[in-house]
Amino acid sequence: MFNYWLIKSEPTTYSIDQLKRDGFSTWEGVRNFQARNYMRDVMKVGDLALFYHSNEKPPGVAGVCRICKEAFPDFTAWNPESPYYDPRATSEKPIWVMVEVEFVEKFPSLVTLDTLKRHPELQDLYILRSRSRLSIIPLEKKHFEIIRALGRQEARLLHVQ
DNA sequence: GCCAACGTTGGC
DNA sequence: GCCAACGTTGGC
Repeated sequence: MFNYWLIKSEPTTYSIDQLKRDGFSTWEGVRNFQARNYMRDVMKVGDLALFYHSNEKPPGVAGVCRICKEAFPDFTAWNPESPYYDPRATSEKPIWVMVEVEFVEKFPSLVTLDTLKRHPELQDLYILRSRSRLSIIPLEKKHFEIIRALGRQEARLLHVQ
């Protein structure tokens, strides 16, 4: 039984296009306990995740990736040179974890936050709450599939709606 | 263990 | 660039 996720990244930091080029990538730098716990305790190899571009105009879901390696220590936390440095973390007590994701698909058109907000079946989602800050968000399968179906539509069809 | 202050996220 | 929301910290 797989889980479904939405994971956020600022495309200036790491985008779906970079993941497509790279094929797979570590997902480091998560510095929120709830998000860490989801990665550490729940995420499994094979889980699918929507790749959300935050802090972009417009923000939205850009594609899909798959978890290909389960949680392991986020070593960027104990590197003073890293923007994700956390002086409390050590190799003995890593505090933070990361996973690895692999590229699955890029949608022909971004599913914008605005589109999600307008969709009648997506009204209760955490990501639609104003300034929801969690960067790793569990989704129900049906919500994942609705959003993926929106993403797979041609851009021109979305504009007609 | 409460809660004010602070820092960050992220839509606008 | 603004600023509301909210997770986290730290004084008490």
